Amino acid sequence: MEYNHKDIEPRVRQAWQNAELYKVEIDHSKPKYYVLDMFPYPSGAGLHVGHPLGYISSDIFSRYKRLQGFNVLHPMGYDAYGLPAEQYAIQTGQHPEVTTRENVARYRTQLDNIGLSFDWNREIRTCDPEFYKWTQWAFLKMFGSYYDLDADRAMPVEELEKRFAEKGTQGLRAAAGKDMEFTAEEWNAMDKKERNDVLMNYRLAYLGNSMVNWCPALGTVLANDEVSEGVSVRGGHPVEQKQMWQWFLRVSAYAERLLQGLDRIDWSDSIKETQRNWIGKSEGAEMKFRLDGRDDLVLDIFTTRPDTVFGVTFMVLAPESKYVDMLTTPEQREAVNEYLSSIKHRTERERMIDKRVTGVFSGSYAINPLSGKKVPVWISDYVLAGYGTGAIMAVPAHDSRDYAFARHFNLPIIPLIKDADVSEASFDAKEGIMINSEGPELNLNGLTVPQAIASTKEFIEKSGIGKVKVNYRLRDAIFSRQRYWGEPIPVCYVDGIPTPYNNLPLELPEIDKYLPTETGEPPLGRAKNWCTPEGYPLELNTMPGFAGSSAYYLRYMDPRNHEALVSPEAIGYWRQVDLYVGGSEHATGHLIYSRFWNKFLFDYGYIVEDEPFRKLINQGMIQGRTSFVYRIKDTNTLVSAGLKDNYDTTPIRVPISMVTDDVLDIEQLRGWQKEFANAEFILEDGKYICGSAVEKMSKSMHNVVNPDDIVERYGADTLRLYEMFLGPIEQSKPWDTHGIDGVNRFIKKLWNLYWRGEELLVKDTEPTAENLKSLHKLIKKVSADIEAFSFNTSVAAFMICVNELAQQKCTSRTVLSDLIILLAPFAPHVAEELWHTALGNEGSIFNAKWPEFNEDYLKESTVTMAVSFNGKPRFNITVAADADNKTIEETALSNEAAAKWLDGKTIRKVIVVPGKIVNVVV
RNA sequence: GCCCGAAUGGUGGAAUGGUAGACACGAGGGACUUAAAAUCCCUUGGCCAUAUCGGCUGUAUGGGUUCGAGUCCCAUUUCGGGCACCA
Repeated sequence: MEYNHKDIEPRVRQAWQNAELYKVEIDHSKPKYYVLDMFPYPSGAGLHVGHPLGYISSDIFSRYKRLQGFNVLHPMGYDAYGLPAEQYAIQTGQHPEVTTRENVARYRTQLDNIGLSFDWNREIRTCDPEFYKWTQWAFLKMFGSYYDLDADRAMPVEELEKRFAEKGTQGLRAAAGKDMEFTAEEWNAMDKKERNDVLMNYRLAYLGNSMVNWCPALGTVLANDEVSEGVSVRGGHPVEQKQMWQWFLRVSAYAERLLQGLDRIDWSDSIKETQRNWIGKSEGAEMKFRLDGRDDLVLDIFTTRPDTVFGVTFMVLAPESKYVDMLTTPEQREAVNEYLSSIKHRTERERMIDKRVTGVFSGSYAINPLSGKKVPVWISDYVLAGYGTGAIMAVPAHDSRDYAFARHFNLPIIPLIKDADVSEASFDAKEGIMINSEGPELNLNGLTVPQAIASTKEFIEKSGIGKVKVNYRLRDAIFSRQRYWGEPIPVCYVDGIPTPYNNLPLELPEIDKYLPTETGEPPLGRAKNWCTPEGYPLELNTMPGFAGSSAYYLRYMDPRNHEALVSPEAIGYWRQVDLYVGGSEHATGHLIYSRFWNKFLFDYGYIVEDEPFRKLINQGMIQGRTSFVYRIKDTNTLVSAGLKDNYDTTPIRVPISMVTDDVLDIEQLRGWQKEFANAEFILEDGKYICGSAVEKMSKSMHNVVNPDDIVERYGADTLRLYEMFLGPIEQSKPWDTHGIDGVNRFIKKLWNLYWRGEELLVKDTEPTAENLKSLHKLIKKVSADIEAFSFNTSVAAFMICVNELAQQKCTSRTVLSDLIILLAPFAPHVAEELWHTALGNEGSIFNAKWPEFNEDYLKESTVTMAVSFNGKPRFNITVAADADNKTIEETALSNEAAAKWLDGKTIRKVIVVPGKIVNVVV
């Protein structure tokens, strides 16, 4: 029998399917293990060779855990809501569900072709009402909750209402949009509408009117993680800031817990760091500045450098600050208005690119609470309204932004740190000895910066000037999208008051066109009878993409449950995801939202773990190798890469399928696009050589390699092994089909250990010591490598072992049986085939047991060690494997070469690593 | 600007502080063959060499710790990623 993947692979997969091999149920007799891939958005382009990288590695891990006796949950599904299907619907009128269904079918075929061990009985789709019922359910739970900072958890809003009725806001510490103070009497006197407004300030899912990222091209608002450098992450359309009523999730309430939780999970440092940056905790103080001649007002500011108060030479308000209007004096009114309108036209993007210093004096003065000095209050857009209090104290000597502002407007600069040179730039470092910092009640001179920070904090708390305060950069997530293809938000409006719609699922209605209404309302405004049975209008916005992916990992545990998101039994057994594999691009989106969502459900005891994903592996991207042809400008002549420098050329990307080893298939190119049909070619050595570059793999770059083609030519096992062999999982690397032959050759060599033509080579012979050594080296290496997610080195270890066993002409059934079990997670089809045909076993190889490692087979009685000296010849000495410092000395001297070299010298020190290397100091 | 991470042959990449370059690709040479494909064997960091013994050098750069450093420490350069008028 020859190795023939086309015969083996479909047959083996069919057998798995018939046996329902990957179906998994709760089984208390076995330990559980939950391996999850980030589920894909089924795009029209299908999978390219980069996508399966993560799927293959998680599949290897799942199969390995299974062989080790774990009950492995390894599910898959589809993140089915998304913009491309909707854009396609707008263009063609085809319902996004139809497109989605087609794409899902294509994905399924492609995934199956790779031989992944998913339990498809548990498949979920976010657009399925049975699934999004629970997305909506969680949203309503959040709507009905507030965050109690004393209990440090989410609590029902009813508790809050009770509390307000009894004692108002007194003693309440809760996450809120703005600080509120009222008494029980005031609360009880409020009408329904007023109470609703108050509660909105506390709800974890709330309707808020604030600055949002509005993308006119997409016709919707976007969350912060969906915007990068002023343009949308999807499509790259400009995004502007707009004041709008939108649904939000109060993610900020969980900022501290999201930060603390990072210390308890096994994620890469880089992704934890990214999340820490995104959460952006800063510890400082809030301080009150009185205003000159105005007893009715104080200015609240936030600073992380309370030690620098004596260096404050001016104050700055954000243009959107509520103080702007109050502090503008009549004389300055005109100048301020002019300034405000001038910056209104600058978009966030423009402000980011062009960081010129602008600002205007308000006319008012504030009083420095520590020095008693009078300082002017300015207005400038370098201060952000949304962070801290929207007002700052400016210390130009020790803050670069304040420094630039002071220089530009010629404001004084007072250095506060000894020997700090502030003639050219500010001194921002938090180090040095304080000077110029003496006031009537507090003297910081002579202290170090950290000491000064601590003393100032203590002083302002004691004197009531301010209080210690922690700020987070993490913003609440905008939760509504003016789009059709998403989960309806289950809220209706009763007399204008947002009210839960509890009859879930609230199904997405049919509409005639997938566009906003003529009056500019979201597409759901086109739905007929979009209201409750009582006639109350339903919300027109839908949920964002991250809604469905925030808790999907819980649903896999119990996907067909109609009564609950997940049953107590299922959550009690599966608990959390043990291993999560996916791209690092979700660091500030999905991976934050999921953690938030999970913590929220945890607060109510619906689930049992505070963190959703115990271990996270971020697979790198596989880039494409793009090929270029070079057209001489203004002609239809293409010049080969080696000669292009002689001409003025434009590079053009051509499909990678027309290029072999950088040589272009000219006839294919002629047939590709009309413009090339009659092109002239300038060749070198009779060939057209293409240029190349490494770029993201995508359709538009014409560099996509389809896994189906690789499977067709080499088989799924070769594809799997090769993708793993390319390099470390977490690293990005370019795809290069060249090396794949090596892996394919390995499988054939492996096959030839079992079969020579029709002759079966496996015999019931006793394994030799050599055989066992080769095998157990492999067991040790592969087991350790899989645990460390180091698959490229395990594939190398297989290659070495198979070469050794081939050389040894190993025929031992026990060795060859263990070998194929070890390989099974990596190359499941060929392993399963040999398990049956060559080894004659019944039942799947995946019901076998992972071979146990035995150290004894690797032990040596003697070991040869290299002795080397600076510049002197090396020689080998052979000693007992367990030699220590004492025995080695004698051995060395009894060794002829060593004795010769050591002639006349004495050994001062001998360093031995048992079984390894020795170094002798003379 | 701040915070992470990385830098090893022609290429992808191996190396618990212990013989750097595993394994694979590519390249060169050879065997088999009428020929080709396939397969197999040898060589393959650089320099020197009496080219079969062997020597020197070498992991971005400069220092340091150590008997011993690709690995640990300090500084520098370059690249990748994150955050960014966040006070």
